Amino acid sequence: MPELPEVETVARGLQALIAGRKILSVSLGKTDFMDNPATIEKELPGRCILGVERYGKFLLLRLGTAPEIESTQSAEESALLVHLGMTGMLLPQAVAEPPKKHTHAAMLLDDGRELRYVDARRFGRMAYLAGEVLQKELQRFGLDPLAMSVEEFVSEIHARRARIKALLLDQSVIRGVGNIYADESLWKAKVHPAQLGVRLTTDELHKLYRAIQGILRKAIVLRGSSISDFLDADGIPGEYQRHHRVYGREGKRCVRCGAAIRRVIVAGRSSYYCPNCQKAPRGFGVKRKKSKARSAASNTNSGKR
DNA sequence: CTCGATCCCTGGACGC
DNA sequence: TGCGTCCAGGGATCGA
Repeated sequence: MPELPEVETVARGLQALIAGRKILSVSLGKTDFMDNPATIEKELPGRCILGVERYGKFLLLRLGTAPEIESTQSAEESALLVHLGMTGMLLPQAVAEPPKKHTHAAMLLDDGRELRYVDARRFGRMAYLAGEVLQKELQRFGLDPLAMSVEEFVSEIHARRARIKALLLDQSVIRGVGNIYADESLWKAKVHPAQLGVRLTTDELHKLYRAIQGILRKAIVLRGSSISDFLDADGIPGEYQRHHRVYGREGKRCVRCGAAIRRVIVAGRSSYYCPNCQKAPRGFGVKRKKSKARSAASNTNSGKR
């Protein structure tokens, strides 16, 4: 599941592998995850890939008209935005190599390779954007977690009344953090996912800030987490999943205190946390609006909840 | 503003 | 071996 470290890994790989290449032609498969497939088919051929950047969880393929330097100011800025969703992969492959199943876009490059977008679930997104439309789209997103200052982070979180987990996942607040790194960061900072952002102390937020940056940086060094089928641009899985402390570890021991890791739904997402290290806010765990009739029935197996 | 619910989609895990 | 069912989850959207 590509989040910031995975997308950063892919961006770096692609930068090394395809920057400077020219797109000769494009062929598309299923297009229901693309904003504007006809525009993609029309605009990409003949364009040069100036560079590949990460923007939040997006890959940004900067496009130019000339193979060398952007010269005329008349050429407006343009880019292909690619979101990998859950299962997306962007792989430069030899044309002779048989395409993987679920290959939905193939861009023929001027060195004889094809840049292929593969995405089984099509939870990703692809869009060709230019000029003001591109700027507007990028402005929708919040702070870059690796570039933000601690003051920016604190004021952003303190301004919101939502739960901290929801805020970390909200791309308009912070761009790039997803479910895995949110949970890992909250555990490291000893903050409960259901805690309200506005209720967190400055000290807690400083800890959380450091946790987010430390974990993301380490995950980037380890080329991200490969949970299901994430592969980077070189087709290599990441290593960070071996360092997960809470994510996917329901029922296992907290490596810090030995308590059993729990899973609850916060902000509509599975949230893994240590009930001992991460103290729940007042009122958490109070049943919302169910009658007591089902407490016996739901108490079936041991670790599950 | 914030919430939960719903939908999108397919593969993998699991039960029988 | 092969069903059926559930679940994963980022993000858009809608109603409360």
